[in-house]
Amino acid sequence: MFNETKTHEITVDTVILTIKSNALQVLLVKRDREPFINKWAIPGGYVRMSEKLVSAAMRVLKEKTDVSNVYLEQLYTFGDPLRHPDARVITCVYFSLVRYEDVKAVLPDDVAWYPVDELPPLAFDHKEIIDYARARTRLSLRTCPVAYQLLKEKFTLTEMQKVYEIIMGKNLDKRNFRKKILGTEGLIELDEFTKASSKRPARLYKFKQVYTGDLKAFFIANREKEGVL
Amino acid sequence: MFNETKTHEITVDTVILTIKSNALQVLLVKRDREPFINKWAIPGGYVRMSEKLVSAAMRVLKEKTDVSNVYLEQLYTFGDPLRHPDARVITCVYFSLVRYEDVKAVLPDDVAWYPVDELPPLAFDHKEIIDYARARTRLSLRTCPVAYQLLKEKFTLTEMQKVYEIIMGKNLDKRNFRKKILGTEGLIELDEFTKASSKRPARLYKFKQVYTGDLKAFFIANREKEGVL
DNA sequence: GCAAAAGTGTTCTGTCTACACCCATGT
DNA sequence: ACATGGGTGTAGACAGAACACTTTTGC
Repeated sequence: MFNETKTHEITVDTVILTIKSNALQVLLVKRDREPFINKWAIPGGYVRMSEKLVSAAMRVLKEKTDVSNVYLEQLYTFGDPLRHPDARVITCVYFSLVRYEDVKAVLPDDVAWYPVDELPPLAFDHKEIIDYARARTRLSLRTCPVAYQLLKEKFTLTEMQKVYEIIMGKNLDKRNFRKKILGTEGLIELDEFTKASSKRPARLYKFKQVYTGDLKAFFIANREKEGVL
Repeated sequence: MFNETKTHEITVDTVILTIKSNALQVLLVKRDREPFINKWAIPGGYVRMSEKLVSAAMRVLKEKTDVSNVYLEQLYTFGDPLRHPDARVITCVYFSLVRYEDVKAVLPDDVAWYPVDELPPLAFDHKEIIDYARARTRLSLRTCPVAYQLLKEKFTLTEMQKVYEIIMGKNLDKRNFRKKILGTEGLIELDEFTKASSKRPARLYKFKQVYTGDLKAFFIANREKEGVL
């Protein structure tokens, strides 16, 4: 991988974010070859000839980390001629939010979660890419409850608020949060409660649709209907 | 161009939009070779080895249409294996809004503006790409007065409103529009007026900053400061 | 004086913000 | 009965939507 060539090479990379230990964390793999051997990097690899970009991203992610069934969204294409020291590698980056529980608990030694605020030294321009993904995530949250990608099927409003707070990096008012979220289309109030752990049980909720990209598309479409002015 | 090859090829394409004759129009070039010979296409071409993607887009645009000095923004990367009939061509698309007056009035025979609602048959997936650019333009207008890219240095509020109406595809209320726009940071009221043409002269305005991508970045940054909830 | 576009304000409604107390449970 | 997190409402500020008439000019 990444040898000198006389043509452009095209790769896909993936930024996989989750919430773990009350922090936004990103999935990294340790590189086993030059350049940047032993540095951490976001999972990525080459695109095959008859493969869609997003399929390549899925495949690469599965190969490297055994993570599958995630909804990947195109983030940006990074193509600076100097981003790779030895070759001209243009990378199309996809990103996703995943439930921590959906990823195999035991990861290979060369795969690990890192809090986005405590990243190890990264290969290439991967730091910049992760920052870009964070900004995009905050932006998405504004127009659509992408938190659904991070929550279990059934969740409490407090859990959901926590997700928002972690992504936005600030605390939110409980009453305002609940008012706003309950006013949102797509949330179903269940008649189930958490089994209390020495305190009042909390009501559980779930999202109307399955947790795929479709829900996001749905909210974006709804937003589209509103106009400017 | 576009022969069979055994590797991926990477191109850049550009969607250049303007307002002309009260319609949103897109700059197209007629293809002079297969595939899709004689069909219209958005300007595009190959990326050189040591060229940034955005520089390649600028260069290609200048070569094909003699349009230069535009602010290009990355739109999306299209990489479906079937989008090109003969080869695997992945294209990174940039887009821009330009003032019609800034483009040479006389274009070569194989370059022309077409209203986005009356497109001729297009090569490849270029119809889809243009539709995507339109959606993005509407979205941008919501958060930042991108109209500045389409207006002359000095303009009347009615002209500006017209631009909004054309992009949004619907009529706006004059009083509400003015209230909102005048409340926006960045607009300067001048002491100049249009020379009347048998009606009341209109006051001219201009934008505070130069008309580059910087203004857009400025507005996006401002938006960023506000939170969700 | 009339045609044509410029310009201007108010009311209503819904949404965002700030803010403090009672409730249900396990121990 | 108390500690813990769950749950609730209101008032003020602000932004968007609807809506009609007066002003300035050239002819």
